[in-house]
Amino acid sequence: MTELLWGKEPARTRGPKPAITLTAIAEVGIAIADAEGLDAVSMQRVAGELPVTKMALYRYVPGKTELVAVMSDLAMGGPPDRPDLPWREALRTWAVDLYDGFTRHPWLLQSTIGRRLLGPNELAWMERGVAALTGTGLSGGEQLDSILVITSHVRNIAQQSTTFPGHTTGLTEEDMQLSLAEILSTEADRFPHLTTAMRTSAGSENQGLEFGLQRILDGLELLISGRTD
Amino acid sequence: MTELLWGKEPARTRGPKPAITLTAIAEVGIAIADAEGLDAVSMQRVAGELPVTKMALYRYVPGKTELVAVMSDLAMGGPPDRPDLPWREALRTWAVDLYDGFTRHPWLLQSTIGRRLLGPNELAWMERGVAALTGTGLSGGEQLDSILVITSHVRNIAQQSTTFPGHTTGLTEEDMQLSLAEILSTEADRFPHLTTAMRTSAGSENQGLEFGLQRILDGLELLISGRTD
DNA sequence: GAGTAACTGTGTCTGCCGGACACAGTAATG
DNA sequence: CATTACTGTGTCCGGCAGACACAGTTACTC
Repeated sequence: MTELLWGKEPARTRGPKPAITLTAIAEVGIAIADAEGLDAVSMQRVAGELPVTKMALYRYVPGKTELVAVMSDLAMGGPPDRPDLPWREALRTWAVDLYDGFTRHPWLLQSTIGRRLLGPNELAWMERGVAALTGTGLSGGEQLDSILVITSHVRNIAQQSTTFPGHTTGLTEEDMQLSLAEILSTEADRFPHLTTAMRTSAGSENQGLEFGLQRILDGLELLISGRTD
Repeated sequence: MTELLWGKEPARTRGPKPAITLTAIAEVGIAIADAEGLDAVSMQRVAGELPVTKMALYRYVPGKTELVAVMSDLAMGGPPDRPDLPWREALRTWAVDLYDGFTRHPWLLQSTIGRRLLGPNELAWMERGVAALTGTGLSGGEQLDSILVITSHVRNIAQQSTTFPGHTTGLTEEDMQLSLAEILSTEADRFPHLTTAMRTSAGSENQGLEFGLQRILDGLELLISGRTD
């Protein structure tokens, strides 16, 4: 598995040439996931778009889990190169880059949760994240925790702002808002603070990413400036 | 669907008495999910632990999606009562309570993502969250964004710290750490900052919740104190 | 060159899953 | 008593991941 993700080929010897490649498989999977959601990716479906049957895929990949892992690391790609910046700006652009990645492939939000083996690209993202924080006086653990907080935030915003192809219950953002509004109107007394908060926030939306990001960066700045004193 | 979650019964008239109840179904589902993970919850399995066949469940619930929604809101429960506290302490205990909820039913992390209809308990949690922030001078939108950031953080920490029954690839935390350590040892030059960060963070773990929480609260405090001036 | 070993792709089969649908039984209403 | 509305059941479908035996292909070894 680690070998799959890190691209160690087992050095072919005899036997027929493979008809396809792992990367080709992963790319097909990515295309399907992009277009129709992660749930549309089945071994059948992937094989159907390759000159090969379903079972042949198992020659390249131990199981679906591993396929999705390979797809994920490939789709994620590495973090884009950015000029050196002070830690705060560096971390902010890092977060925005990450957000862009998730909006490009929304299914990554599903496929990269929980305990899993990390691929080279995912590690490269982490590398750039902690790199931004070296020299701030934060300990290694604090650096890791910091980028973790930011990652959580970015993921969550991406989740709620991007519209998923397939998979979801077919609810539009409108449906949700509508149902929520209806509930809050009939049960306003049970949720007074929520009701007024919702009402006064009606128009302004979509700056959730920046809001949370600035709060977190502010918090980090406080810690860092206290640390370097 | 909204009716299901909000417990509006359709006022029975004729026909046989139902053999079971929606809540009973949900409770069975919760028990299974707690013990073996959300993926172990199938209509078959749930019906198997009730005096009823699989198809009978569809008399109580339109489909599996809705069953999981009902299970989720029920398992989540309402937020515990807490004494009134200044906003920062109130928000912190709110976050910790939320964290406890997620560790009690880890599968909630899976079942409560993305666009979905909100149940009474989920709204009650939000209510308590924004309630903590009223009177801080934050706008409604800011209040909502604030509790969203905290929720993301809590969820993410819960995700990585709790061990899931079933479902996941069967990786233990050790497996991950081990594989990571191995990779970083062979490819240390590709991830220099990450490597040193990992090395220096070796022993100390598990305060990820508090770390991020304090940073976020610090950030909010900065905003709030600037706002009330 | 012949034989063999290692490899690739295929077809078939099993056991799950969610759900559609027709049907029989049951309880309240007229 | 007949009708009507409801509940639970059995059967069936398509789709899924994957196990496994098998046939074809290629390179190495004698």
